[in-house]
Amino acid sequence: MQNPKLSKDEVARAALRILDEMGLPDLTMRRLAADLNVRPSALYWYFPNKQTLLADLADRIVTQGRPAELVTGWDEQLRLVALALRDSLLAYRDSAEIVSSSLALGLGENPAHSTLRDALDSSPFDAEMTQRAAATMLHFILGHVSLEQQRIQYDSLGALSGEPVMLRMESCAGAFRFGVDTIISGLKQHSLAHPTATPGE
Amino acid sequence: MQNPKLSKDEVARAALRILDEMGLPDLTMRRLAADLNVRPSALYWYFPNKQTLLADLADRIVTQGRPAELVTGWDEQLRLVALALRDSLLAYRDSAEIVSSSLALGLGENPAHSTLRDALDSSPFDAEMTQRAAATMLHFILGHVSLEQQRIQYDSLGALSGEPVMLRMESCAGAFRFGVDTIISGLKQHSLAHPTATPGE
DNA sequence: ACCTGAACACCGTTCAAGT
DNA sequence: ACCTGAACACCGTTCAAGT
Repeated sequence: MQNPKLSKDEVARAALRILDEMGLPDLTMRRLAADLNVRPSALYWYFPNKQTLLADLADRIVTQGRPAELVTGWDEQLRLVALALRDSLLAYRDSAEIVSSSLALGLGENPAHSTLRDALDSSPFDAEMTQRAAATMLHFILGHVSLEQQRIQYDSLGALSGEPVMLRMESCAGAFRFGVDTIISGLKQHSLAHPTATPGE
Repeated sequence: MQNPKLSKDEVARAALRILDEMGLPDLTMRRLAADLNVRPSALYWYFPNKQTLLADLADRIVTQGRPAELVTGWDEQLRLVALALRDSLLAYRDSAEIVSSSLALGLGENPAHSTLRDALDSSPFDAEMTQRAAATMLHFILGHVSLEQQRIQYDSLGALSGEPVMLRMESCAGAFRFGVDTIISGLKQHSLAHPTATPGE
């Protein structure tokens, strides 16, 4: 009565709700079905398997959230996109793990990578270096947030961490900026060493 | 008769064998027990749970393998350690995922992080920056190898990838060196910007 | 087209009981 | 001390059958 018809979108949104409230270990097909007042097998009409569902969630997570402010200068743009990406990821529990595992399927054409590559549009790098620069940044971001989220859930499990939670949050943000700035700084050096930008005729 | 007594070490080695031959999804407690000619519940005498077993494997994976050559200069040393760490990880299937998920438990005192930090011993960075530099490099390494391994198993699943496998392997190694060099280059800039090395009284 | 019912082939973990 | 037997509370996925 209250669910005359389901939809792919509804299924995905319900999954995101579970993810937000309980985390990835509790996001099972059976639990998702129960939340939608439906039998587990019904979900397989909308998604061929759980992996595909998770890939869909990964897309929504990185797409959702306000896009990074537009500025001039590839270095500052890359920095903003990286920070925005972290914010998007931190909006959902275990998102970094989900995005990571979905990366292998969409070989290179995933939204997270694209956003980073686009930020390098005005850079002096050629296509391959842009690709590698985006990959380097993406790997750092996912690695960092992945660990950050594992620690968050470890803390929330009642285990008393060494330092207070608010302090830790700031030190995480600081460590993240450090990594982003280090990579950008390294990329700048590269651009000075190999000036590919049409050297006058 | 052939297994009068089991040992923690034997269990771990058998687990590594499964990991090497079948990958993480096939490394179940039940399968591991079967390989050791023992009932699943017997494993819980040696490891309190699967998570602990995986943490033990993570330690062995990064510890195993020849240590990086010793050279002078923190930059070159860091580079060698990073490359050696990737080699160690590539020796076992899905190792990056295992090491990543074990990172949160041993909060900061894991061998992978330590090796990277030690490489920065002769650097001009203070303790906190050394910590962050090591973390930045570690996140990149795990992110990169994690994705690399996902693609390897995706390829081996029969799916024909765009480019030939040998070419891909080289491009992976190239992308990895690019990331490592970029981060080291960025760290060097930092050391120039903040010269903390006792500025002559 | 969309969903149920029922099954298949698994999991990790616990714990009394054996030796 | 070390292991078995048997259970508990789950998984993802398939597929004939209903409507």
